[in-house]
Amino acid sequence: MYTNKTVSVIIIDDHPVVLEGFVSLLRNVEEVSIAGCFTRAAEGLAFLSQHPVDILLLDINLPDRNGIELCGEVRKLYPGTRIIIISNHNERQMITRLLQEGAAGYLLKNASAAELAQSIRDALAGKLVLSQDVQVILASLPDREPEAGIPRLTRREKEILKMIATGHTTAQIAAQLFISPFTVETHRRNLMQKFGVGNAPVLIRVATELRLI
Amino acid sequence: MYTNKTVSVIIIDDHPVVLEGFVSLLRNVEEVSIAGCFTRAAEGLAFLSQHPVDILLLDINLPDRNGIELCGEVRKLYPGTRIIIISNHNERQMITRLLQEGAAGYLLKNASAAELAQSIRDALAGKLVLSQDVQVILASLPDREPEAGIPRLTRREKEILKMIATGHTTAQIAAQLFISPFTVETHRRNLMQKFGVGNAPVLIRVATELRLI
DNA sequence: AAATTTCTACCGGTTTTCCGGTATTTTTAA
DNA sequence: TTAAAAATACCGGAAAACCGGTAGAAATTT
Repeated sequence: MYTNKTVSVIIIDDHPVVLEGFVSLLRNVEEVSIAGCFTRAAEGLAFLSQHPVDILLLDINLPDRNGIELCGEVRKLYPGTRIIIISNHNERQMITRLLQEGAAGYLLKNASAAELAQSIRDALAGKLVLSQDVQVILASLPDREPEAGIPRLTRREKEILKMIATGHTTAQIAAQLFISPFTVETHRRNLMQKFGVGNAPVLIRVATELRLI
Repeated sequence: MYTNKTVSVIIIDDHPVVLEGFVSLLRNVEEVSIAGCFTRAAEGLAFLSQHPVDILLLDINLPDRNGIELCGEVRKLYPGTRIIIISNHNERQMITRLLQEGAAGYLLKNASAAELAQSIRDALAGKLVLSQDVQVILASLPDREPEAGIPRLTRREKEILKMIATGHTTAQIAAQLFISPFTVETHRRNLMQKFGVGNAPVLIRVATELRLI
């Protein structure tokens, strides 16, 4: 399949210097031709609608779109495009989430240059691509009950989570949302339970680290 | 040597792909010779102790050291080295803090390749280097009273901050540090005051966002 | 040596959170 | 149209946090 033909790759990452880095890295991989580099999801999508590409290197943190959603969307719109995630997030939850979303690989930005280059080559061969660190993470906890994943929060929970993070007390939240303080407390407890933490400060730290706030 | 005008540069950034990007970018700047690339603060410091360099491109988020402290330390140890910060943090506080710490420039990673290259050239000329976005940020709020900056925390405060962030209660912290709960509470209050926040969840969010935890 | 900062410690009182429950209504998905 | 999920609400009691103080000892800096 990939024998005779060069493989087209586009990269979406909001850091130009990272784009530059990948372009430089991929110069050493002859089969690859870089069809485009984009710092915004919208630009990348626009390009995709015009030109089919074989591989999409996708950063999760984009200025204009959530990388998780974007991954699923691209997957649906262009099933022929293999998506490889380039991310800083080394949380197991994030990785599995993206893979569920249809990503063909997950690389950490702190992977070595050699490793990244090799990963791209592996991707060309159709392999599932995971950088070393990622493999270690996935291998570590066999997905027991500890942290099942990034908790799925309801609309209300997200709302209340943000208000906690900005310093509102239960009473204040209740007043602002026109609901009973008891209700807020219930949500608060559910939040802590979902995150598997014991008090609000940890809840907020974890949520902040997961960029859920 | 060949020419006295060659300027030696080293780069410390925990993302190899970013290093690669800078190397690639700086290939176009003839006066520059890259003396080394490091993904850890310790490696960079080791190199510096052996070879004087003219410019240090320094990422704030390092695996083994806090970039802010590192900046100050390098500044003190090697006054001849100009330090240019390469960061993702676009908070005014962070920028001013680093500049106070002796940085000769502050660039955002999302700056364009052209802008980065030009910035390096400016740095060679001895200018204070700030990327476009950074200039806008600094120009925006003339440093009113709102948030003076990133609070300077004492050793004890950092320690307690981390323990709060990991779910320890005042009593637990006191027991672990062999000090009185009253003392812990005092530190806790001082922390909140320094950050200008009213409760622990916000404290932890802000500290997390500023990567102080 | 003097000044400043940091760390330490205490008190009383108020507010808020946390935990153990239970339980109905509304919305959403199968 | 049923399940299931989400949102709502309540209670009491214990634990923890927050506030406004004050203040001495120890370390650091000047």
